[in-house]
Amino acid sequence: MQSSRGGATLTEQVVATIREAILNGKLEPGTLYSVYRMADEIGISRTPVREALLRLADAGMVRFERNRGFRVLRTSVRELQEVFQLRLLLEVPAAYRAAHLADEELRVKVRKELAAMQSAAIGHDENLFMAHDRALHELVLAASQNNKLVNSVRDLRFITMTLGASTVDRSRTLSDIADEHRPLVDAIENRDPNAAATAMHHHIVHTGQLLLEQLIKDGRDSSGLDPKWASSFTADVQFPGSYQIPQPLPNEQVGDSNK
Amino acid sequence: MQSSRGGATLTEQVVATIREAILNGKLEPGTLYSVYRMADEIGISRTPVREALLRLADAGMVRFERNRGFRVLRTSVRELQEVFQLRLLLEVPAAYRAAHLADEELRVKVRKELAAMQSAAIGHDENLFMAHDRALHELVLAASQNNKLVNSVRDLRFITMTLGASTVDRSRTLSDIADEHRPLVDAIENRDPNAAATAMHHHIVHTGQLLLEQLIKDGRDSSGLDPKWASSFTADVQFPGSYQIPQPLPNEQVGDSNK
DNA sequence: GGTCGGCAAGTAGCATGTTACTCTGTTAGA
DNA sequence: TCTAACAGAGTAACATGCTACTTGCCGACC
Repeated sequence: MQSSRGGATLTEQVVATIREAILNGKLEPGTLYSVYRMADEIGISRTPVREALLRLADAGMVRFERNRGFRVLRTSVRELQEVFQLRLLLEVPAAYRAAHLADEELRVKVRKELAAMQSAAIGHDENLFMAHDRALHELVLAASQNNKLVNSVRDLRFITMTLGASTVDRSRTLSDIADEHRPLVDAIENRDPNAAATAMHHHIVHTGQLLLEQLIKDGRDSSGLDPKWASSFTADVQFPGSYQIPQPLPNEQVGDSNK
Repeated sequence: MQSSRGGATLTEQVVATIREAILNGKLEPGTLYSVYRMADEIGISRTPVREALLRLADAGMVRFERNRGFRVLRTSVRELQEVFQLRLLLEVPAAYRAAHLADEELRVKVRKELAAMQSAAIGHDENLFMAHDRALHELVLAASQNNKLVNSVRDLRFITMTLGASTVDRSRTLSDIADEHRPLVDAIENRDPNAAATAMHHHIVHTGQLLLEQLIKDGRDSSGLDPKWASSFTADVQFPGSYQIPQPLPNEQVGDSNK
């Protein structure tokens, strides 16, 4: 079963294939796989498979074990916390800048993606929903005019999605998640950078908090988890002339997960 | 001339070898090289060389051209601007957190690195100086307790260093640069997060501004350069409850480079 | 029963072979 | 002189061969 993307190199196609396999659980974390067998299954030689896996290893998705095979890495609570901390540091300013620079084209596109998300939510098409969710976030990132930022966050969001697949989040319906993006889209429509940054902040903190709680409930080791992960990189107390974050709203539940 | 690191795989050694070759200018941007010849020169087979280059290609350091060879990429003004924007987004909060969490061990180490930088500056040993500069920044990043952040910034700093080698910066002596780190070290000593964040911010903005100006003076295409790159991801006007940056000091020259 | 040894299978890492392509220079044809 | 076909060298991408290592199994010995 060979992915039929014609344009790029075989290696790149394999990267995409393996990413998908990880996302939908066909490759499970912890199990030992081998380049030999994987190349056989795909029906190509070992080289492009190995090169694809090396790239994923570089991104922290898999690990090679000499003379034994490779494993898909199980994302730890600690790692996920780091991912969301980084996403806060990168995506919130990106949202700010996107709203600041927003032209009519961006506003139209963003509106369309949100609408597509909502209709996918109604149709309960999770894959389609995820695709539009991803597209919306990429639009905002791209609008920040910083390509390196876009690429960095892409990897981080992939890790998030990997866990979203395994830990089914039953606390939110797809419609809930779509609604959660509305303040962000509204802020971009209104070209209100502060509102966009705040909306993105709330969105990431909320998503991260739910995922972390879910992971811990599933019995994942939570040592090294900082209940204040979302604010630990910025001031708890506001101070003039330096980095600040939106203070958590009173009703925003944070860190009451590990009783 | 083979690097004699025994522990890791050949590929990893080659990555380090090529990185150094790029840093010290043995591999120059723009020139077309080939995996064949490079493998011959190092005295090993093509595979580990190719794998090493693929990793560097992933990090944006080189680019393969099918059936033609590979080039070391010339960092554009635009890219460098993006790098410094990202470094601001990541390293400033990291400095904040490092100062917040600083224990006696960190304070001692940081002090020692600064002293080593200064003595290397007096001895005009540029390589040694760079090594300690790098070590100091890594200490601060590591103290932020976020490994993914450390790794992200490592790549960004490497790009910066690549340009430091080609565009000789005569506006600052090594001692000047060392002195520029003193406020940061002091802030960590005093466990003053705000001061640490501010010091790191000034340091990165200053370094970035000088490098960008140097590049433009050297005739590099400056289209797409935003004179306000350092603040464009955050509010120009302070607002409560959202992201803010230290406002530029009155004497901080910003954006007067392209007349 | 329990321990040791060695044998076979399986692997990553590295080396080498193959293919289809790009580019350069040269020569045949106008 | 100019153009175009063509041959040859050189290459990345992909396929395959080789080696040293790890592991599990099985049978011999205590």
